[in-house]
Amino acid sequence: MRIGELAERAGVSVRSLRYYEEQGLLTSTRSASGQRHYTDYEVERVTFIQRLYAAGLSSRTITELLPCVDSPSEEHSDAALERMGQERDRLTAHIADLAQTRDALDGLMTSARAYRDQLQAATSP
Amino acid sequence: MRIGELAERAGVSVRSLRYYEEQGLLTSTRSASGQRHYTDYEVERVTFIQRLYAAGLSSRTITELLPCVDSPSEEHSDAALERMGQERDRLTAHIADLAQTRDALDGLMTSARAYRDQLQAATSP
DNA sequence: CTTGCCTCTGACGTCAATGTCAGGTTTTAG
DNA sequence: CTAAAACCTGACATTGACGTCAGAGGCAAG
Repeated sequence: MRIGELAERAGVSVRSLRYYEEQGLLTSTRSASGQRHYTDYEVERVTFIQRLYAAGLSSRTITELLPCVDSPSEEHSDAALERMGQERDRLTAHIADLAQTRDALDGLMTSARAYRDQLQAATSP
Repeated sequence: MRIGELAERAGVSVRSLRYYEEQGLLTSTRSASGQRHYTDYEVERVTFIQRLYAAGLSSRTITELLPCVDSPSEEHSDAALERMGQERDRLTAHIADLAQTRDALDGLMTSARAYRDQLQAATSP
């Protein structure tokens, strides 16, 4: 498939796909005229890249980790493994932090709602 | 306290505090010479602002929600309540997404580690 | 008084992922 | 064949939360 179709199927912009290639996150075969061509496999790959981006990883970090994703059965450096561990731990901490923030929001909403309902009960008897 | 102390106690840069004020997230009393002064209360406030930033809220959104934080006992617009609900839901979804990503990383690490150990067992009998 | 540190305003720099535009080539549909 | 749509490269623009620097003033200690 060409770049437009991949973009639509993966739900990203064409521009982003070219950027990913520029960053070494994505490769493409080129037709004689120079157009990029992709296989179905790339759809998953792009969505996984997006997932890592959403998790706060940088292009550089993703570049370091993607080889492990491509061929999890080959030998990879312990450094890469350690890096994945670091990111996993960072994610865990971040998730806990977000959950705490969400709970804080919940608390605020609950008290605000209670106050509003109390007001309403007092003014419309 | 002055801005430097607040920055240190809240763990942010002086620059950030001035930026928060510029965005309407933080207020300060000014001495005759124009220096900003803060109370202990501002420490909590700044850390909470940081928390919201970390949760992906923008300055604009935080500006809309902070009045509810300041005085949860007063009446606030239903719009603000709805906004908080939206952000809460967005956070919930984001947390789930991150957890999924973390699990994916875990899976990759596990298989990579297993492969490595298998290799090692084969080469050092 | 002066030395050193803190603060002020204002403005420009940064970074990363993308948007956007220009000018040209390729592919597809009719 | 021709027009529309998709693609190419290359470059500049954008956004948000800051960093950083310049030039000037404030404030406690020796």
